[in-house]
Amino acid sequence: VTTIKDVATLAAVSIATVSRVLNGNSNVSEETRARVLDAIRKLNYQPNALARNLRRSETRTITAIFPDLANTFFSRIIKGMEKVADERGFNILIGDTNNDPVKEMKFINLLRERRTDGIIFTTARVDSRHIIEISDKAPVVLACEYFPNIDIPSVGIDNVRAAYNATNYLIELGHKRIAHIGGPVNVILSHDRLKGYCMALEHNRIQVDETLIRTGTFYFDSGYEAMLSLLDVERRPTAVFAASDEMAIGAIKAIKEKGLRVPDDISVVGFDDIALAELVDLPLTTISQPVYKIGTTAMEMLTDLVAGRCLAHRQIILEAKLVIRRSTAPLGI
Amino acid sequence: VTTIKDVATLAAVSIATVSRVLNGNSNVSEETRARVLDAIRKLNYQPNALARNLRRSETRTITAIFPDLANTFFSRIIKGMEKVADERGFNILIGDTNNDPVKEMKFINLLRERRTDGIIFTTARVDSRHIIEISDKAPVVLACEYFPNIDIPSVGIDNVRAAYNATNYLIELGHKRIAHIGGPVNVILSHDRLKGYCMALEHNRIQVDETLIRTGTFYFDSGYEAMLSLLDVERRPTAVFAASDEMAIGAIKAIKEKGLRVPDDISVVGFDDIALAELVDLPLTTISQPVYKIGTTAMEMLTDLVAGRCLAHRQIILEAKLVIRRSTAPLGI
DNA sequence: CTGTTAGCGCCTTCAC
DNA sequence: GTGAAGGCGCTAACAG
Repeated sequence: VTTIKDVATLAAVSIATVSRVLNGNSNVSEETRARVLDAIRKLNYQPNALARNLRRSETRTITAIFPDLANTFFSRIIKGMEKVADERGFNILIGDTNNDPVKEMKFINLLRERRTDGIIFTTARVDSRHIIEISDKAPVVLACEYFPNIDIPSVGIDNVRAAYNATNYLIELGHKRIAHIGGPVNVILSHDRLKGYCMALEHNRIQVDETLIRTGTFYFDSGYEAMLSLLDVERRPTAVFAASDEMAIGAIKAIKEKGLRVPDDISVVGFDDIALAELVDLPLTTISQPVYKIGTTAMEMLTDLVAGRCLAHRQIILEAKLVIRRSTAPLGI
Repeated sequence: VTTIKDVATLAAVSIATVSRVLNGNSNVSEETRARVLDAIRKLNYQPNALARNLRRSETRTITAIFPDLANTFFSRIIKGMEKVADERGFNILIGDTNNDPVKEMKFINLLRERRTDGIIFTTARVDSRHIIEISDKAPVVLACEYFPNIDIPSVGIDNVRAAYNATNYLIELGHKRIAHIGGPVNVILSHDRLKGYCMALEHNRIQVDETLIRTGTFYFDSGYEAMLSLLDVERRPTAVFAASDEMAIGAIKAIKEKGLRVPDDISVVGFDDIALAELVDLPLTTISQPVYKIGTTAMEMLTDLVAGRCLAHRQIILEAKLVIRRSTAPLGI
């Protein structure tokens, strides 16, 4: 393999000069620069990133950690990250924790090994102490997640407000018995969405009914199961707000199986606006998250941090919007 | 930051000895080993991967290149890769080319920069010369794709056979006018699936009818469009075999919109068995690819290659199977 | 404008 | 069993 030395020899200059033209640095005469460039081309030389990284003590690599890549919601965020990473000369290391906090720890260690310049967590389920701790010492950004009252840079939406809007929309349609299928209890987003749901109810003088609240996993099956149990309630709900699209779709399946119709008998609202939400037989009314933008923003923040720049805004809230499709209808039409 | 030197000092040994215990190497007396281990713990020392990589001239990083991560088919392969990579001490660098051959080239360059130890392509659309060329000089594995008559290690299914089985199943159901919505022409898989389709027809003495063949992109919309045009054919088909589940689902939507029923009027078979295939209102009959296994196998092959081992089998064909759900029915029931 | 030099942190012969 | 020393390929002072 050819090294900087070979180039230097062929161009009859010192390796320092070669390094200079390589890095577009300082002053090199046009003439020598041309000679070096020529040698580089002739030798088909490519700098060794291993050596450069050691010397500069950087990796130009960002790690993005996801709870589950099979979830299309997350895979769409990657696109945004990729774009910015590409523009700024970074590569993306992917970590899929399979919802396992222990695996999360493994990825944090990449930082200590200096295998990565920074981490974006789209999952903050790990014992938060570890993330908080590491965020003092290394560039860390939270995407879609955050820790209340703790100043770790983050980007996401206002989940309370989005859930409020979704629930409020159902109320506007005339619904009063509105159920909620929430996410896992150890996830902050779940709390926020539940909170928004309750707030909307209360603001409209509707009593929050605990028997209409279920907890799921964000996955399809859990929405299906939760809905089944919700249909067994004495006075069944006329509307359901699910904390994820997958759960909403599972709920619809359960409703149909029981011989009821959506939205005629029961309205359903999801959350996330995954691609599937639109493709499904009954297009889903849902909260659309600006996933691509979350991805680009998170990567921008993190690479800024890596470059030692200060963040203008450490907590960025992006707009989510309610997308009305066909799974919701006015009460009793 | 603490380095090997600090450990050596604290343990009162040379850095060479520390390095030896770090690598479980050769002979170190039990006593000194204990002392070194103790120092490592006390200092919370973690070897610097940057330095180690340069010295060993390896990155312990594998790059996996996908045409589109938003496609759940691919995101499920990653899971398998992750597992093996984790077991064998590798990390995964992700590349999403967005179906852009130019971006593929960019990732190939990671090899020359020594930023990665090897590449798994799940997309071989790039001007194949480049992949063939690089495969001589560096560890490369093709997953789901391959180049006919060229000896690049690969793992996938027998697409001709799978398509044959899918089509043959429709024939067994009594269908004779069977349409095919194929993938992009520049993808080898598309040819194979078309070939299997034609073979099944011919073996059953059914004339291949060019007016029943369409080309899509593997994506939902293209299946929808193709089906629309297929429904305009004079004697419309009674069954459709689509080269991807997304296209099959798009086709079903088109069929329903035209007031026809699936499977009563038209049977539909997909390909891939993505998660959605089962969740959709009308669960899809499809060819199930062993995605997880493809992921683990590809990563096993590649890491073997990186370790300098020879591959027992350079072309691995895994079994795909026809999964019969509810989008297909006997003709004229 | 260009060259010399000193490492980055680690692994690995080669002596002892 | 252990230490000394060289060097992986590159960058960044520091001279000139």
